[in-house]
Amino acid sequence: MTMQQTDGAVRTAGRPRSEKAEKAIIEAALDILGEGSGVSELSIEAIAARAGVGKTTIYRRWSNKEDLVVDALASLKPPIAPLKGVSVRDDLVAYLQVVQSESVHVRTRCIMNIAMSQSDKHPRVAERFHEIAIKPRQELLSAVLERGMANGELRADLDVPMAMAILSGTMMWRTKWADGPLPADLAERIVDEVLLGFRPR
Amino acid sequence: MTMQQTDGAVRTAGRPRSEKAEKAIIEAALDILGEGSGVSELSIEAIAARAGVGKTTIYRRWSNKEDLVVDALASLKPPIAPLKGVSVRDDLVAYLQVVQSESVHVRTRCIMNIAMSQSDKHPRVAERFHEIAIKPRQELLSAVLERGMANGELRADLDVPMAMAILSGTMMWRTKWADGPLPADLAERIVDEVLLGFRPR
Amino acid sequence: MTMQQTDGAVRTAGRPRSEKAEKAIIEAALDILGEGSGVSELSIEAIAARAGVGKTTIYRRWSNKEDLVVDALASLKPPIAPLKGVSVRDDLVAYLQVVQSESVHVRTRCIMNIAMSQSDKHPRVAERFHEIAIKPRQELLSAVLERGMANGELRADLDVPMAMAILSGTMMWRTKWADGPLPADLAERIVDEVLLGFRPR
Amino acid sequence: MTMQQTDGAVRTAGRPRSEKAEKAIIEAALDILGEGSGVSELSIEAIAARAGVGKTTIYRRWSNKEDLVVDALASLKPPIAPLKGVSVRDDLVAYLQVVQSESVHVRTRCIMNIAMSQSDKHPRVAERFHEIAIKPRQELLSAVLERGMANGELRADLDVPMAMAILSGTMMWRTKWADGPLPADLAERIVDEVLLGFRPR
DNA sequence: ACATAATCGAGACGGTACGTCCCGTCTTGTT
DNA sequence: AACAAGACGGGACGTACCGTCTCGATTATGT
Repeated sequence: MTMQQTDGAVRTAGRPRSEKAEKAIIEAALDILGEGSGVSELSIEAIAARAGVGKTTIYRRWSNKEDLVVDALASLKPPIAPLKGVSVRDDLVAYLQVVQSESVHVRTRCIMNIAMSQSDKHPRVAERFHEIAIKPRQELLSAVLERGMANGELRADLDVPMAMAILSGTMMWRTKWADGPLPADLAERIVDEVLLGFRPR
Repeated sequence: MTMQQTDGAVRTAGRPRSEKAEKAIIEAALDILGEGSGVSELSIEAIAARAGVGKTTIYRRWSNKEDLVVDALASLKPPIAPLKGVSVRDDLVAYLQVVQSESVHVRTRCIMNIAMSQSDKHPRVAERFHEIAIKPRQELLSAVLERGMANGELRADLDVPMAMAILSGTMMWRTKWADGPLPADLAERIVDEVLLGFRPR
Repeated sequence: MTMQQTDGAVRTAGRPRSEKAEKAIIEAALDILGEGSGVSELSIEAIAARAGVGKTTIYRRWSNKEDLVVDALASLKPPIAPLKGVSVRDDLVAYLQVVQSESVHVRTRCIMNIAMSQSDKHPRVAERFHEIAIKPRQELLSAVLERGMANGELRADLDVPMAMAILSGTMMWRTKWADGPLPADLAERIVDEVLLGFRPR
Repeated sequence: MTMQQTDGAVRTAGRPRSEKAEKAIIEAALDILGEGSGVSELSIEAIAARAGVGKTTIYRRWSNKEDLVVDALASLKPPIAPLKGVSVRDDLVAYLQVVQSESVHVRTRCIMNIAMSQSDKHPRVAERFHEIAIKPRQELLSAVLERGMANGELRADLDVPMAMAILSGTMMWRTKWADGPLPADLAERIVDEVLLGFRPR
């Protein structure tokens, strides 16, 4: 946890911190990030203004932007992909479709950008992002792949981390560096192409 | 072209602009970017100081940071991967090894970060980056794949853009989101895994 | 008043402006003016540096140099000539001696220069200067002259404004355009010469 | 002389300097000074632009602003007061009237301001000004006073420098620090008042 | 009920960088 | 060689935010 006050402790005297202000701050930060700013563009002054809050109220809680961004990201309920279907192929298609559709939403894209670009400069932010946005998805994906290996839909000797990188990386590459408009059935085509190498021979 | 003065033709009156200053500016900008700054951290004042140049001399040429960064990126001779070997598999491995090794160099990483993260806010920068850093490599890769399709090493019906996305995306994903240390033979393993699906059946 | 914030009344929200900073700014401005600069040479940046203050702190109070100079001049307590002696002649001599001795001090000379030279370009500065530096002295002088007219030391029909101009103008002219070194008893000589025309016949 | 090229010398090779340019520069400088600028506000760039001349052409002739201003002032034909009348009183009145009427012209006022205010910072300018603008007038005035002393209109023991300071200083003071509108017969009134002390008893 | 005390919004503080303007110097090609 | 044009390194301008620091006002707890 990055907050500075221990939560579960003795109720100290004085006016308690306003939860409302806190939420407004987080929300304002996400709003601004969602408008395309990087961590550096994200200005405390702008957050304070948008949240209708004094700058002190922010600095009292987070000593730097990183910590605030970390908490803001954490508050983003990872709207994990829904439950799975029947065949591995269909699950993979569904998964990639979710990933693709998310990449349309501004907020998601910006979070993604932050995670990718600020990993050197703000490693804690990147780490936190990985934890909340990458890991759960990877676990989901990994479960699907292992189910396939178990039931014979996929090769038993499949290199799972590699397979996940192939699927996720391909989708990211296509959506990032697309030359033209993306095909409507992009997810299906990726899965079908990739599965050619994943299926038992 | 982003420079403000037309290059060809008329030899305008007055002292001509100094090429030396121009190079110093570009070099200083790349230096600073290479130290880990994003486009936003990149300060004109710092560039001017490092280049030993007045701010005017910068603003005379580029009216904003974006344009300067675009030209700076363009000046980075993409040290395109060297010539190819004999088999498609070895060429792909060699190509991915170059990509992987580049990702270690700070300057390249930063350029990469800029390209990826600033694509929303600074679309022209991203576009220029694509042109100088992505496209030539993709053409190289595409040539290798088509050679393979022609000589029977690869399936004749291979979806080339998809295949390129698989190779490049996988490498990027692995180097970006590596859980642990990267295997020494990463490039080989990616190629071998992927080729299983690319070879004729 | 030239300050931008209303002084009286309402105790606005937020941290109040620092009187210390204000004094430091005024003092720094006077220092620099005293070193021989005109209003134009007076740089806000230099004032800020010397006062140990941010430029904002200056601009928050005065929107331009003129206003600042006006307030700086106003802060110069005109160390009005001390009380008067017995005879009109001695009072006039004492008065002119003070004027002459002041003209040696750098600060006074510079203030004087500003007042005289900038009257066209910076009329408000000149006006303010007149109010704080000229008027009180003129009132003092006028009182002495009227005392003399009342008690018979001076002609009863003396043109007082004219008499004041004669005394002050002569002193200024002599100190400004002196051909050689000023006589030690300059004030006495002026008074004695001038009084020849001022005394009753 | 402040010009950098010896005038009476050998005709050196190359294109001769343009007299037209020179006149245009002087004229432009006087124009700008006449608009109310001090020596410091007077910018070479502005002069060059107004004169339709390259900055080099100015710097080739004068190495600094002072020198240029000196020559510009020198070019002002001191339109010395016209010949004298019959009585000393009438001559003095006529003289002061000229002085007063000149003080209305912008150019004269500005020259005056420069001379008065820049004497500390630009002593050569002040000296030159004294030579061309003060001295000839003072000599005129001094001649009138001495004529009066010779023919009995004035006291034989009159302190001439003091008398001149009284006349000139009074006029300057009145025109500079006038409280209200100047009386139409200002010159006459000054002379009449002052002469009360100058005449033989 | 009332002092104590941590919080709140507001906004001033010393700074840094911005992009503009002009300085006085220095190159150009032309006259 | 002198000319106009204009680029050069530099310095100050006034603005916008930075992150820190007071302010008076508010809101809870612990007598």
